[in-house]
Amino acid sequence: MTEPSPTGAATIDPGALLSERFERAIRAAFPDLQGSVSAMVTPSRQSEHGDFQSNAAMALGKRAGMKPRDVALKIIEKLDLSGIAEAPTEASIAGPGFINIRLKAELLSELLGRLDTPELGIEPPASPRTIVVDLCGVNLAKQMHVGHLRATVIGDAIARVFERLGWNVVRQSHVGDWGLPIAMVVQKLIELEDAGEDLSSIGLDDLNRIYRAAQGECKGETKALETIRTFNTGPKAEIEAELRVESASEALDRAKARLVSLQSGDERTAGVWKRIYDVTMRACLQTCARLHANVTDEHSAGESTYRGELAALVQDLVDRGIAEESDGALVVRVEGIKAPTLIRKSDGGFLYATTDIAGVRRRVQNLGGDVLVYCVDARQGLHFRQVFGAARRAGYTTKANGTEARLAHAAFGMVMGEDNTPLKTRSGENVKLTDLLDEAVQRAGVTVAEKNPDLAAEERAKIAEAVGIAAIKYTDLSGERAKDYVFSFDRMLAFEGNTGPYLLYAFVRTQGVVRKAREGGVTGWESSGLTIGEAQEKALALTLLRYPGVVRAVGEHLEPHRLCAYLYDLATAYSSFYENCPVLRGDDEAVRASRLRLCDLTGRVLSDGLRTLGLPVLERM
RNA sequence: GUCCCGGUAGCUCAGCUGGAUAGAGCAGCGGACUUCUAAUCCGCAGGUCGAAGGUUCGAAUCCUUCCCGGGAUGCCA
Repeated sequence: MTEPSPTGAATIDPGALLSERFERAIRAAFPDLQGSVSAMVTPSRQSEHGDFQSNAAMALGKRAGMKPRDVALKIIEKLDLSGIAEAPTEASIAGPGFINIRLKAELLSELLGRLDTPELGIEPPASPRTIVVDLCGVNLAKQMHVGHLRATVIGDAIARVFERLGWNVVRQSHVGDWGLPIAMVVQKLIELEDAGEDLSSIGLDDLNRIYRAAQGECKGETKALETIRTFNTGPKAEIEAELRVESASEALDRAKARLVSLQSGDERTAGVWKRIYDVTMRACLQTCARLHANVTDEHSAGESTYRGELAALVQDLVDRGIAEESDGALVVRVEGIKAPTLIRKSDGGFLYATTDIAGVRRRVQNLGGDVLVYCVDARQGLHFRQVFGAARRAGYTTKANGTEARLAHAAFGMVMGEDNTPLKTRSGENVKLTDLLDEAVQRAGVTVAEKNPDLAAEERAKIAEAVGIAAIKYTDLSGERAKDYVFSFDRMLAFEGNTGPYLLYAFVRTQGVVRKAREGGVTGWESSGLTIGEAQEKALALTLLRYPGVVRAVGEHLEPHRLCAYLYDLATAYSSFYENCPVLRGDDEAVRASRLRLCDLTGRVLSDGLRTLGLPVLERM
């Protein structure tokens, strides 16, 4: 596919080509310079200055003991840009010593041709490494709610980016399927069954209700009782409150007993637990599928799957002197963190840090993770610093081959309501994810009907579904990960600006042109030459060439919003091109063929990028 | 108290390893549709980048201190 080229390079990144030439020129101009030299080549912000610029002269000025402009002059004397750009002159030097570069149209054509492959410039590595991505993390007997949205959407996007980069990707959904809260629900269900209820038709909504009821029952109202005593509200209130506390402690005792039978594998208990598990997971995985998130049964790694290894793990830490006793509990101290990491309670029970440390060990040593990413709420920041530190102290972050795994908490901010407080329903409950999706799809449907009234109902529904899901996901992905954002249907479903629908529309427009060309019998353009003439064509070409670098950067920084920003740039560059550069309406056959290729290539990059983020793509809308 | 994360235009947000006059969208104003889908494009207006010091040829970006907002802080997960 790659033909021998005048530049003799395999890259498609003009910046890399320029860097190479600049570094060579700097070495030649300053042969006595010690240490490394950096070409400091970046794309120009303002196109009036050029396409690229080198800022090396300013940095070198001091080291060479010269004025930066003189340094720049010496560099361009030695600078050979043949085949890449117009020869630099004194006029290329601007300001304190910027060297401005304008690329040759032929170079852009050549590089675009090299981008125009099925891989779109992203070559798989010779020996792929393994990344384990923690995502989703639902809890038994609970619906997916906004809290799971980001963990699922961002986690899946990060996983997809690494798949795209050719890594081995292992998704792990750390399902909250163990411990006292679950035992409470099991206990309640068993009580209901004993009372003659039929549990076979129970759904997740029922479980959710029972979960809340069980929580309420076991919670007790010790706080209320204290208040009553403090304010001396009266003996009657006090007695009632005492009774409630008492019954709560009885309910709690029953739940604790149930936890014991759950842990010891009692048959009936295990059966009820399994039913809760199946009902929850069926519903949640359905929601994941609707979200276009690749989270399935095989990715579920519940807390329960660690239950057999925690005692031995803790013993291992004790034996090696890593864990120490403190007030009856066991802790691991991590350098740089004041708060010790609690791994066993004074009553002998394990904590979530214990399970997570076991998780690190499994992910590194059994699953072979070179990189572990945890896509979890930012509030867990301290927890993960502790877990990572403890696991590292214990040597659990070292692979069998001796390499050290990289551990990262890809923390994300909260989803806020219009009132700038965490998003809740009017009654103060978590918003169910399915309700959120339903409303987005319903609203999208209204707009689709408005914009494109001729569509058949079935197709309209399909489009509305994709647009609604894309709107929600794109909003979640497009902001900086660590920041909170305000959830607004109106803003995310707007069809202008940096939104999912705008990107889908841009792709649809690329497909419209190509389809129309095929229908009109225009052929042969796929292998025609690419000519970059108009400013909009050049801007589009430069944007297209950035794609592989952007995907790599997203992987390095674990920041999907960079890809969003890029795709938005690409969509606007294409829209501008689309308005200003007629494709099928033009009469020059070569220009038409070249522009068709640009449309097609843009469409493929857009579609590849959208899929890499986990967004649905439409042919029409 | 300690630690973590934020603070950029009226609103919602970008700003890559420090680089030229800090960029988008919305809202406001003014233009462009017998369409390659106007779900779009072009233009105008709008900012002491929370504050003050410091480093640097050059700071929204790095360092220090402070202010404001959010969060986390040993036996829940």
